[in-house]
Amino acid sequence: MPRPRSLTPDLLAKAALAVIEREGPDGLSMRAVADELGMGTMSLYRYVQSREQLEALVVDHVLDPAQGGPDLDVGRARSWVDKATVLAVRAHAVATAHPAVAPLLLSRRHASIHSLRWGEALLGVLAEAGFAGERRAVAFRAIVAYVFGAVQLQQLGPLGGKGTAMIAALPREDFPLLAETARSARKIAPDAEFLSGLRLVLRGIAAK
Amino acid sequence: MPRPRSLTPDLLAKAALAVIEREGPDGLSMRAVADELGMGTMSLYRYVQSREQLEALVVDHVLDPAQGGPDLDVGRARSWVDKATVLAVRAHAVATAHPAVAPLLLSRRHASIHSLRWGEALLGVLAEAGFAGERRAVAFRAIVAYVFGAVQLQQLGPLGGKGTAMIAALPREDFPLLAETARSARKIAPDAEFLSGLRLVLRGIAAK
DNA sequence: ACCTGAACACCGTTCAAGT
DNA sequence: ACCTGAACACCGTTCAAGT
Repeated sequence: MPRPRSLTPDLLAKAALAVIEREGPDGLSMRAVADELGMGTMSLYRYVQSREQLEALVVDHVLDPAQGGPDLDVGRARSWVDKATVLAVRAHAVATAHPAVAPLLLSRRHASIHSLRWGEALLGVLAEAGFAGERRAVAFRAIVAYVFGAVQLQQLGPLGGKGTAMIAALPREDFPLLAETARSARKIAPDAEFLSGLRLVLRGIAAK
Repeated sequence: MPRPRSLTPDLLAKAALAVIEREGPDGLSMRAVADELGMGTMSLYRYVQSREQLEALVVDHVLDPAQGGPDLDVGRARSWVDKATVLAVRAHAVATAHPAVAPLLLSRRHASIHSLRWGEALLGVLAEAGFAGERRAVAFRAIVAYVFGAVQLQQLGPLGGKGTAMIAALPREDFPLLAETARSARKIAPDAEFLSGLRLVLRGIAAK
């Protein structure tokens, strides 16, 4: 009789997520996840072929609409700009909600089925709006680049992280504008800033 | 008599760069760089406090205008849009020229003085164009997010990397638009795509 | 069938020692 | 002053063995 598997991909992802949220992004290791589950390290390899695959599991879990990931239904939005905004904001919200997972999100989102579904949904919005061929491809990639560039910026950015101390310590006379911008940016909430930037990008795409 | 130091930061950066270009981004290690230089591993710690600092040295070297990094002089461009385009394209070109260094560029650019100078230059262009306060901060960050998001996308993107196989293997009926876009995107050169997207972003910022 | 400890080939970094 | 080997506390992963 085969013994039943004691783990599901979902349980594995949850354990890895717990490690990341407790120890930070660098705290993730096969050994740490195994400890979290009370198993030997090598037992994980029953469920996952490599650390890379475990990371993909985490990303997939976080992006799962059934687990708090971005819902792809934009039914209520009227214009295509509103619909695209909803999708972009939801993707951004996921990264903001799990800052410690963001690095993984940036490096492994392409391996997640939910990320692909999100992309397909965004392309659907653009297609419905009449974009096709190369124009649609460029618009799509511009939005995606902005969304994930913004997530990345937020990781270092004036508010969250490592950039702050650096910029605050700038010799004011060498970088007057950067210093002033850092002060300006500190007054605006990251979500509002993301939305404002997104509006600019979408406006550029909408403009004839 | 103090023995003369046998290394400069520049030589160190060059050795690390050589390792990265030869072995790929993951091949970088203190031991590998020491080998490259024919020294003991620990000798590197005479010049650098940590691996992180060595990575910063590499980024700084790659972004140094005197070493092929992005020139900040936009004298010939006429409109602010043209000037911003020149700066953005040059930053993108550096990442494209050293694809193996791009991950480092993305994660450590904030620690580089040349990156700060580039930012200050871009802010100067926006300031000259009449942008101020919050509006300037948002425009600035939108451009930066797009530029580095695009670099990141190019790392995985339909052309370069790991994304390709994945997208090519997509079940066509589940992701018709993604599949079609991948085909569309394959026909357009990455540099042209970057430029087209950048134009959209800048157009959105310029629009009243 | 499922789980595991020992072992291998790596890391970055501390420390005490060599010249 | 400059350089270094040994050692420590980690990694991911292979393999042969336990139940």
